[in-house]
Amino acid sequence: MTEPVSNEIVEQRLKNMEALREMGYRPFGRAFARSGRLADVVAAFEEGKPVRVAGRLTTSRDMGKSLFADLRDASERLQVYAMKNHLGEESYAAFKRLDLGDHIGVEGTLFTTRTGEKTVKIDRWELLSKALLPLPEKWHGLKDTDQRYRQRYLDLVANAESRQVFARRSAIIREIREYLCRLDFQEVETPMMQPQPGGAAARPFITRYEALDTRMYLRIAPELYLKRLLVGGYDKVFELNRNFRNEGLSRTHNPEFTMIEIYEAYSDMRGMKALVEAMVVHVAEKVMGTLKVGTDEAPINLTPPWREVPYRDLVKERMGNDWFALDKADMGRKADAAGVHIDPAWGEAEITQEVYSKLIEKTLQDPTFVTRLPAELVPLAKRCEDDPSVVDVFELVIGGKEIAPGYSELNDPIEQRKRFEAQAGEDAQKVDEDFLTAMEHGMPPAGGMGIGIDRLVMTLTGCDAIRDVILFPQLKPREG
RNA sequence: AGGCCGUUAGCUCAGUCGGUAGAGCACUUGACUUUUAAUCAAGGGGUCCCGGGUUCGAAUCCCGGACGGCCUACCA
Repeated sequence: MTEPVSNEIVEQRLKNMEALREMGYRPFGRAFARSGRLADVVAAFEEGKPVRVAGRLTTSRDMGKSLFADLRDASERLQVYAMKNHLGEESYAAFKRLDLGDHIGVEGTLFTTRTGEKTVKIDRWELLSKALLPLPEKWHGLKDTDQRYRQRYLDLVANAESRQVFARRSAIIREIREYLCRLDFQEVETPMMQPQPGGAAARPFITRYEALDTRMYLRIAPELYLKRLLVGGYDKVFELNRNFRNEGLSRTHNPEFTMIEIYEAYSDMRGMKALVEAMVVHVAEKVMGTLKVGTDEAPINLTPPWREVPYRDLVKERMGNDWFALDKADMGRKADAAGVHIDPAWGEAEITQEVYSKLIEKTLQDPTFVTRLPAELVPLAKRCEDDPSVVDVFELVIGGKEIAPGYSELNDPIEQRKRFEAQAGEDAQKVDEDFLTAMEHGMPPAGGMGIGIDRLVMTLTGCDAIRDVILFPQLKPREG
């Protein structure tokens, strides 16, 4: 036991365990058949009905010859009542040796107390698991953020809000799956270990496959494999799973994060736009019961239709109509005056991008589709027919955060090669020949989209840190 | 990587001007047969994050370090 818990408390619990053992109780019991979860038992309440329930002891109110205690399981809290005359001397004495945090199984009958609380009067009980360490304090909960993440089980025991966030995360993911499956999308799994990472520009994690004596990468995106499936005849496909990016930690970044990518053949960016809007609205209504989400300080209204605005119009809105007529030096001066730090080596596109991400993106609170992004930022999308300097994509921003990019996917292998090469520069390794070969066999035109699930969960549940929506977020390892 | 803030009992937190280390919950003992943060009485529990310095005297002031949080930077 490495926990810094005082000896007094642990020794007392060990003593209680031994006392119970001597009274014939197994400290770590076996399966216990329940009538149902506590919530089911409460829902089907009938005065005098016999029930079998199990849970963790969370509080007790001892009144000498009888005591009330609360049991808790994943579903609910339920009060149990132990009476000396009813249980018998020995069983009652043993019950008093229980510690908060112990799991017990109870056989008893349902009744209602004077104050109207549904309660199980204990006929018999058994010890299912002894807790040797104490749980966090019962009504302030556990606040130490580091401990909440490192010992998430304590956070989950102590903090109902935390349990609710993860229940909602699960529900959000389930609703997304069901929504897409109803539309005949097929879920697939593609490699997480890839000989060549692609589909995004990010530093990958590197690992080694000993059997083949070869270097492998944890995927930064599934995109290039899903597009191979489009070549292979899939027309509605999605993958919902983890990506890995070898980057820093922040309020909105975890090195492994959950992403859904969705592709639909013969569709385009507009099809994806309609899909994501309808799907997010559906999920919010199902899981949150409302389209007004976010926090009190930063409310978000998801009511459709969502705003759509070209990237350049947003920039002009903020920086003036003449922005794109300015030369590099004037742009730099104007950006600097607006408080955006500019690297002198940057061109117009980079300055504009910096202005967008520093000044504009965070102001887009309600859902906004930012469209017609500069082509050099997006190597995997089709160009707009009326203006080849921009691509036919959207960037969905909600609550000031990028939630989902959507593309009219590039399906021209010759242009794809050029765009890869332009992006790769000297680093020829970045060109995925195997993917280009697939595309040369003919990839249908398609709409594609990725949604950052963690960020979507943050947006819907009103959490402002990605760590609050990931059960075991990445942390700096502790020294032993 | 830089700036700011924090670290005191198992948990949540006070601690004044530098003068014997505190509360609630949890724990122990006792009273109590319908309680609800049960109540009442008594008790045990401390490397005040670590190391150094100033001082008659440091949880408190100074220096260095560790750990954490927030912001900035990095980040498709």
